Amino acid sequence: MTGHGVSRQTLRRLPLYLSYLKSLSEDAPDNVSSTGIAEALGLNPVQVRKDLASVASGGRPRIGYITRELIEDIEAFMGYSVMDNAVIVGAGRLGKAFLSYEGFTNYGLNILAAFDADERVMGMEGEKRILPMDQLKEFCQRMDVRIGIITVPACAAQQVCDLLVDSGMLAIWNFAPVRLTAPSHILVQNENMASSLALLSQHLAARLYK
Amino acid sequence: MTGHGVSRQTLRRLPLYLSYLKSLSEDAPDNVSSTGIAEALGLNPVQVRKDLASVASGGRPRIGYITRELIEDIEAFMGYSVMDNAVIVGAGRLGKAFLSYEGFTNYGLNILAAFDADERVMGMEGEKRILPMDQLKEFCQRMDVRIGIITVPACAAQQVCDLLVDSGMLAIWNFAPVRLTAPSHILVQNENMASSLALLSQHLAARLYK
DNA sequence: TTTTTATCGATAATTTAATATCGATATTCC
DNA sequence: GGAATATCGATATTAAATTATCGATAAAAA
Repeated sequence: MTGHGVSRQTLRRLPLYLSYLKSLSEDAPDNVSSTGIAEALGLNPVQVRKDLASVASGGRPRIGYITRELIEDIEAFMGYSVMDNAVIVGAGRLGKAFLSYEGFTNYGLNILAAFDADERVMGMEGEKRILPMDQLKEFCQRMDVRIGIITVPACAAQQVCDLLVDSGMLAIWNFAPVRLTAPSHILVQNENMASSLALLSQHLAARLYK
Repeated sequence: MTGHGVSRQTLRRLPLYLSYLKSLSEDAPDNVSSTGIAEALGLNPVQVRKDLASVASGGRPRIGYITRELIEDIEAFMGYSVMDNAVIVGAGRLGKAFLSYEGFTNYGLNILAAFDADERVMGMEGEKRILPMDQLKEFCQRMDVRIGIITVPACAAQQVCDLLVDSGMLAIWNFAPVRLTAPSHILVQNENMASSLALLSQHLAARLYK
């Protein structure tokens, strides 16, 4: 369980529900059942009900949930109404891709700028600026940034992490393929591409060579 | 458990062990203990031993594991010696970033080319080519591609998925924020950025507003 | 040589997550 | 109005994953 009486796994599924609910067209019926959601997302209906019970105001027998209310409840719970400011460190390809990707704002993430050690990449990327590292701390404090996104090579990641912590971050989203260490009150979320790849290639090996 | 007597979670941790083991410097002792690994990666030592027991040839009391042998065992198990060919569909920012990212080859993934529906993006990205969609199927069959990476917008993802399945893919790595449906023998691995973000923002909300 | 210690591997206990079952209820159909 | 049905929510069960315990053992120390 996390602090809110919602399990980690449930929390991971909430965005799935949200995106499914939002994808329902305007002229769909304005209610939706746990069975329907489960079927669309490949989940177990009981699991869906349990997840929803912990964040939404409740469904009704024979009717299910009112789609609009359900969306509002999930969004309210996840705090998508509040925008969290974030910065990217590492303006390589991945960093730049994130910097100009609009989609994060749908999830309450407002990426303000990127920082990099390499002078040559300074400037604009789309609407947003790429700044030198020595401005990071002051920028984050001035703009009240609490989320740092790390897209530097593995060898530089821990150093960047330390700097981000020192600059006041409370959560760090790490795309470098290393495990970072940080004080316990900081959440370090490792986006583990290699782990996913392991599952993929294992599946492939099982398919092809057995 | 997966087909190989190794749990899904274990499989996800193996790349972590591998990258840690490889990060040990040349002049480090040539053995390593489960305790040491666990400490470095923030895991439980029993868990580490259990994971390793299922893929490696075994450690010795008081000594631990021989680092070099352990690396070999894990790599052998994960099949990193074999390169799997892959293509990207969607040559937007994320797609291009992947296309020119060298790091995937370390994990046995060989990205050959990208495909896109937009004529204007055709051409080269670094060493690799961006080709029109109508060449996808023929290319995949000719080059024996078995992994498809989807980096198109959500609305196009299912259509692309169907096309990839039809082109002979056995595993699909999906970065679009939708749940894809595919025949049961195809592995669809959803890289769920929104899920990770949910954890981040939840942590932040808990920190800031409680 | 004997004792101590770090370590593994096996088994047991615990925790967490997923699924099944079932009674209650609101709507629809007869 | 009464029966049938789809649905929820609660509770119970099962499964999976993690963590704890403990005996065995090989190296190091005494």
